[in-house]
Amino acid sequence: MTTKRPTIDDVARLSGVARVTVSRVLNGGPNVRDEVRARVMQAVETLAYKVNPQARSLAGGASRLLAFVFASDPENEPNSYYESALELGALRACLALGYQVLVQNVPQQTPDHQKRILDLITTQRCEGLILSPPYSDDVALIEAALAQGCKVVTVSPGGPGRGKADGVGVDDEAGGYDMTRELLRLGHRRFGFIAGLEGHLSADRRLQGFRRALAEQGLGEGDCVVLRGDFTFRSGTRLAPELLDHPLKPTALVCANDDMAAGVLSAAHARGLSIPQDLSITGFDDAPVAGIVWPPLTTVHQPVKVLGQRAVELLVARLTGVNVSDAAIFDELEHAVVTRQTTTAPHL
Amino acid sequence: MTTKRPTIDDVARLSGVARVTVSRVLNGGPNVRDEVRARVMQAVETLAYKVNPQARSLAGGASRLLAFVFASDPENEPNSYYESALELGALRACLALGYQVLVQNVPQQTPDHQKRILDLITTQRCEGLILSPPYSDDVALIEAALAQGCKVVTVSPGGPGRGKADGVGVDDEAGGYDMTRELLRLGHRRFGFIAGLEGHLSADRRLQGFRRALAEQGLGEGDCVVLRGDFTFRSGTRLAPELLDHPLKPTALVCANDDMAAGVLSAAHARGLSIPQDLSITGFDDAPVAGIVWPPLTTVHQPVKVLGQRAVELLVARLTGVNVSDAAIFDELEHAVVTRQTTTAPHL
DNA sequence: AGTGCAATTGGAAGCGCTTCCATGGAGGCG
DNA sequence: CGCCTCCATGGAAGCGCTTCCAATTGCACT
Repeated sequence: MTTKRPTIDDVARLSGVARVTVSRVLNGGPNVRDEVRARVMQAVETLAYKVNPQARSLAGGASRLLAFVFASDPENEPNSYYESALELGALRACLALGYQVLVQNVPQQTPDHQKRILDLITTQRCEGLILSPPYSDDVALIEAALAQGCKVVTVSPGGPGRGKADGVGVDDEAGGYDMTRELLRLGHRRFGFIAGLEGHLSADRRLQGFRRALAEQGLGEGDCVVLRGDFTFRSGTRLAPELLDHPLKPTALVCANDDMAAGVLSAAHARGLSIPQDLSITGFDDAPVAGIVWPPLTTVHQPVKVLGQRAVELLVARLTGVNVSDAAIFDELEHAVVTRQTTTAPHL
Repeated sequence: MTTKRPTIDDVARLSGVARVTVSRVLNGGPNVRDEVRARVMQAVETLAYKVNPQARSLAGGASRLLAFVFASDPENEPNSYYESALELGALRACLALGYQVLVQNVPQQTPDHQKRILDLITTQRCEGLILSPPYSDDVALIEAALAQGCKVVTVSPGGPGRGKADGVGVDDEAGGYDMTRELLRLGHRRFGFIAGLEGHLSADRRLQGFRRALAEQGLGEGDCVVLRGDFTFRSGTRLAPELLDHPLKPTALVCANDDMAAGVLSAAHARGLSIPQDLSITGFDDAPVAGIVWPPLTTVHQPVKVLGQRAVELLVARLTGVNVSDAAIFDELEHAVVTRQTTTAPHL
């Protein structure tokens, strides 16, 4: 049996003040005597009173609801670490800040994906929107949301997305560069690169970093073969043969994320190659899979959970007016090359 | 600039009816003429009106909010397929049914975890609670939630949880049995088993099935060595040596989930074993990792996403009074042994 | 003593929706 | 033809909270 829950009026009655005063205390408002504040808190305590968030939203005109949109097709990759970790980070920050987040998966193939996302905002009354790649570079979407009065934060915007809205991410270009530098240092001169999906601009920046590192050594298009995957393990296994059989005979395969690198690794095993003796392989993200495959994968670490957390923090800062600067701010977090056991000097 | 959103009164005015009538149309209420219904829907359309869920909750006394509680420590395993997939399934069902779900991670180590979960319900006004293992067997928690008037559905309850509340799951005992039968058929007679965490009763049922299959062949405690892990990849690698160096010399290692099996596989590689020639390994769940490791893992498939989805459906059925039977119902879904490449006949 | 202002409190009016109850007309039946 | 019931609709009263504005008090300053 649910016994009726105490309301703000119960608290007001018990503490002998008016309802507004309780409201003020609850919301940390100014101009309340300490003695009164304590009395109210006491009443809240004894009644085990909790504000009704629905009523608060209705009256206050603020839903305290955020939406986090992902693009992956959940049918294929329910386990993508990248997205789970972003979500987890966001969830935590929300808990701490008293917000709620609606997680939505809108595959980019969906014909009306932009409408779907905007509808989500209106239907659920979301005040803020967090966009993960590739939506983080969908300028039209960002502007449409902004036009509705919904604040926006992008995660790993690749270029166009920046400046339109606040964002978080790592320096993907530098990550690709650093990883490639390491391979060059080991002596590799012929490379394969598995890029991510078209339109994922931040992932493409990893490729740009890769090319920059090559160029610094006087290497160019003729010294590498670049293919495009879709970030899944399966696309790694699918693309591996083409890379391995290429006349260039690459000695190192650089992948735009860990899942594809794991796929390449698996394909390499399948054709009897010894890793890393016969082939060096690198990933990006430092997802758990990097430690699970054999041998453990050399990769570029990025703090994905923190990315999700910071995204929420930036959004809430905008919503609460803590951050009122006109300029979009971009919060760039640290990345780091993590050397494990899929990289070594090429044998001659 | 956010232009003021249309309210139910705007719709009422435009369609020339009273507010209540619009409400009735929106909620599929009876006793509305088709002509009026059409007129209202037309107005809804032209105004692009969406109900305000906060107001609806406040007035209707129903929040349409569910809570999905997980126990894993997110610090370690942000990627656990099992939980991500449950969540995804739940999210989808909610979208379809017009509910919202709050996903919460409450590590079991948390001293006051029961209070935390119950607080979540009261604070957020959740009407329904979905409990994943091991909370699905926490009878005290289930009863406390029920006592608050919150409906409960358990995912993979192991025993005590059943009957207290509705539940979904597969027949874990049969899954363990089937997998073991397959190994026995291949000729294995000496086994290792890596069980899951204490208190995860549904995972323990896999062990019981394993034992039953052994017993059927006249094998017993002397023919197997059983260790307990914590479902993580790392615990698989940690426990593997003890199993492999055991005087019994097991030829097959059965694991209570895929991550631990992947860990065992990795440890086996590390000591130079050929899989499956030198050792057969099996998992449970059929998570993506089962297809990612090399060689791909033989395991027991369970439809995790569907589990999450069914859980929400059961919960909503209770909440909306579709299901009013006193008896708790348990929805048992199909499992299946998936033979990949980590199992073969033992060599002599 | 008079004026002004800040601090503290409360009254009242909704936020947008649903629920309860009343109303009026259409049909059923003896 | 009167009485009862059923259907379709509307009026009014809140759900529990916040926001706006008014009221009261105390106190510094002239």
